[in-house]
Amino acid sequence: MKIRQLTFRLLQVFADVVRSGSITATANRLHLTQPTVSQQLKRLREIVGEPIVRQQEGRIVPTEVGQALYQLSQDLLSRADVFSQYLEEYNSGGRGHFSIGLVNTAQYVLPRLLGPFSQANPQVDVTVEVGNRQQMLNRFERHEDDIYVFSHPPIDDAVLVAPFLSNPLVLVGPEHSRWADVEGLTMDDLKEQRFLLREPGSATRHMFNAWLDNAGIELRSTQQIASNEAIRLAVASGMGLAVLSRHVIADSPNGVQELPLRGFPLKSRWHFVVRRERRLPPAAYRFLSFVQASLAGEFEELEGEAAVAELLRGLG
Amino acid sequence: MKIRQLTFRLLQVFADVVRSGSITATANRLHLTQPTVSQQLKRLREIVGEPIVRQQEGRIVPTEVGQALYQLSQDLLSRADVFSQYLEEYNSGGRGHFSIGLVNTAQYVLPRLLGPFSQANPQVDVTVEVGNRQQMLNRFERHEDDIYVFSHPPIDDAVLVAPFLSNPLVLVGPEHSRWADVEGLTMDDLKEQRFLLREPGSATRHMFNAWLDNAGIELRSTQQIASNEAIRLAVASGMGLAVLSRHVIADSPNGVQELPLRGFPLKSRWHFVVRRERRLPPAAYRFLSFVQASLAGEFEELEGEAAVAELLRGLG
DNA sequence: TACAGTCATAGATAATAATCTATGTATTGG
DNA sequence: CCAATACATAGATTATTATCTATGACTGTA
Repeated sequence: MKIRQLTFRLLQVFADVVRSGSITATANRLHLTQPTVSQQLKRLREIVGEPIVRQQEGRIVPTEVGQALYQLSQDLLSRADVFSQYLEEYNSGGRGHFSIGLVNTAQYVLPRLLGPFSQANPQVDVTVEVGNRQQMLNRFERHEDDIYVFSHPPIDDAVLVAPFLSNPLVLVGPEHSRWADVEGLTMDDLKEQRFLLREPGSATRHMFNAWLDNAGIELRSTQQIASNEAIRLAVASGMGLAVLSRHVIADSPNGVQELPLRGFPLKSRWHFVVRRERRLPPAAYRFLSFVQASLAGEFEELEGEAAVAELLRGLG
Repeated sequence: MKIRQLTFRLLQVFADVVRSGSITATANRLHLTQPTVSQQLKRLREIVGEPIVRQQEGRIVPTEVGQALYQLSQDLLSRADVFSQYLEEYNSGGRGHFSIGLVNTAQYVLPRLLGPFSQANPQVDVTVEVGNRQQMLNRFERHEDDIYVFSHPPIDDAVLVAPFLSNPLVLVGPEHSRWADVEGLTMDDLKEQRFLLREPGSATRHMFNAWLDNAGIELRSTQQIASNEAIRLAVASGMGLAVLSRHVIADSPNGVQELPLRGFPLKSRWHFVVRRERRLPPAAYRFLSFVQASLAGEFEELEGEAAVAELLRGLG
């Protein structure tokens, strides 16, 4: 069998002839002329190297080889069809895979979006990468993920950015802290306290530092701790105070509480970051649409919703 | 997906690229130039409507859609390959189907050929049609079977005939018949007996009649019975004598025996009959070859072997 | 036997595909 | 940054395919 010249079109035509038992009928159904169909059959016969149909009592019936070929055709065509359906699902974003890279702190928020999305789209397989800001920047440089979430997005022309969710940074102290009910608490009151901080690259630390600089304050005592969770525990055990995303303590505020420092919370936002030139997998696109709807709905983040809408428009 | 333009060639090329991870390598392996392979991939991408490969660290890797397409390709190609193997088997005659039409009496002989053939070719499926001469002639006219076995073949130019096995017609009487040991028994001695005969169309009857005419003998008493088996039983129960193929009584001579009538056995032969224009299924061809070998071997019918060889040559 | 259907073949044409050479463009490894 | 390697694109040519119209051959029925 000369498989190189075999086309699905020929198999389609052949299968239809077998089904209808008539060349003319098939020609009409496929909007072809009768000789065209005859020709196709002839060509298929040449490819197979054997007669595949014969005439019997006015009908076209497959030969023994033709029957085997018919089964093959049905099989192949239906498999191709399954693939076609897969393609459609893939293109709708209802199926497939994408990966999203999160800066550490974002892992406290994103599950609230990813969870419902995964529920609604069980065929979509999401890879979540988590790391500190520097690690995420590296992944970003290497184009390793489809979507990134940064608090302070990298500056890059080839990138679309959408600030989608507010990320208020708050001062956190131990539960029943003596400052908990102080009205008009200022940084001056806390200068002597030890502050527990994330590593220098961290956006949270950067914002806090900028605020301190701006206010002309220098901290007396600081300690660097690499994870938000570790900081929360340290604060709870009275090792010091910290500035953290409110999301970090919102989930399970065991042992810590937000302190009402004047000028706080510091305003910041989470940003979706996608590369302009990268053709986003449809599933990722669908996720962003899903987020957009959620922001308009339960999150009541209308600015965020508009920003995501804008980003999607930029990709469309 | 534009399935109409999809060819197996494209899938082959694509699959090879995925395997090798390199367009150039595939080009070399398939004896094409690099741009040709690039073009094929491009065309396939257009057919699918999605990117199917991308470059990553110098290698060509399939996209998500490409992976699904690769699986599809492997699947489809291997199925086509299975069909290809089937075709080869079919063409060798080692697989497939044919039908053979037997005149009643022949069913006593043919199993001795068909049995071993089926054992040796379990994938070949044989349909055996049995009927009296007239019924077989009708099937023959309607081209309903691939091979026929007649004692007296129909005269037809469009036909190849091979007398392959002798079919001696013998006089049969009841066991312990009073004529069993008569030396030089002649028809004159039997004129008064009742003869049990097959229907007028039957070749056996025809031969016997011709012999009687030739000898100028007229039978006093005859009775027509439609089956050889019924005749045998009737003879055994003393209802009369009969002329039958020796094969009919060879298998299980219960109650009857051959009588040594002078001039007997009448010589006749079984003939294979095939239509010249009919392309014989390879399995049928293989059967005839098998018969040829058997005749040369255990049957020791050298003339028959030569006749079958001649017939096969006529078909080749 | 004539007619109506059905299929095959011939001949023509336009579209598509396969394939090459030459050249441009990235990428990767020194 | 250079050189080597690999891929993409352009342009051209040839082969193949898809398709039509016109016509011939066959088959079964009125």
